[in-house]
Amino acid sequence: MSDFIGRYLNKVDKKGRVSVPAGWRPSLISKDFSGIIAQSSLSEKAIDAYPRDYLELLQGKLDLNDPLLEENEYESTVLFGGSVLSFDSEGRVVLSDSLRNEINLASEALFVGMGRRFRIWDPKIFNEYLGRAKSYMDKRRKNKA
Amino acid sequence: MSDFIGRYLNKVDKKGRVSVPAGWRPSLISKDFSGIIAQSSLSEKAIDAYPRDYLELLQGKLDLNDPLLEENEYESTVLFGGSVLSFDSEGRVVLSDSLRNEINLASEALFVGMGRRFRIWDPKIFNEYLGRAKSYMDKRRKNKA
DNA sequence: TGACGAACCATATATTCCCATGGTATTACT
DNA sequence: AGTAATACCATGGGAATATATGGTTCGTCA
Repeated sequence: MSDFIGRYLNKVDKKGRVSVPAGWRPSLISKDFSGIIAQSSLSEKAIDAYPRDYLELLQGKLDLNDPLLEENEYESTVLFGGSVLSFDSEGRVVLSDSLRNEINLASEALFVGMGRRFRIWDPKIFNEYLGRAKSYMDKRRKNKA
Repeated sequence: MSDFIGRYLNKVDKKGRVSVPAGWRPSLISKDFSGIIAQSSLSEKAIDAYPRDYLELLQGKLDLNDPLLEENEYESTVLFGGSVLSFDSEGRVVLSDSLRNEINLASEALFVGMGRRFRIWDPKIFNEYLGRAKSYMDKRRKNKA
């Protein structure tokens, strides 16, 4: 169920390679592909990442719809038009220049679990996000009580 | 299941040749044909492309409809009247002048996966489309949650 | 015979594999 | 408990391989 839990900080080498947290790898291996599907997040300066299997699930839903409908086009483009990052033999992936630029990634990549998916951040940017998230949660707590 | 995932930017040479992403080629090879079926998209300034096998699937759907309906006539013409682009020995296809003109393709061709099919864009035009797609997805995300 | 397209060949670039290293955590042993 | 041995993981660099790309030649058809 919740495959991706925790937070891991790994280095990006000059080739753009990063180790994917070893504990997560088993969830990222499917029959014909080992690696992650990634794209820059819609809402944050981060990379959204998920297993290939997650896409198969979506494909099943999309197949029920008319392939010519415009909404389905948008969906398929955004979901399937990301980047395919396959593992090397050590369990690393390469983050292309463009991906790194989009999220301002410097020398370190922070992997943050989100249950079924995870995100990759530059540590600094994540801290800012975390600040916002905390104050949001705090407000929410006070309003409820 | 989902054969076409990812995004690949390749060059178009003066003869109009482009490499089809190597990882996609196996899905484009069927018993009696190796290559892609292509046509300019109905809705966007892009080339719609799919494997020969995908046509069989559509044929199935159309067969359920009344062949004499005007609507179905249109669909058949559009879907089956596309161009047939076969691979050369290096896995490239030739995009004819007319195809390229229809979608304003300059020197680079962007292949964008959509699951069962894919599209070929001029990078610049795709970015505009992606903007629209993302804002659509964002709206959708907010409504559902 | 000239234009066009298809096959062929050559090379540069990018990607992936393979091996080596250091560190850290875990386990075993006394 | 303290120390040694071991396994796992992250990281780096170079070599091998695959892929993309550009050019040339050959054949075919108008």
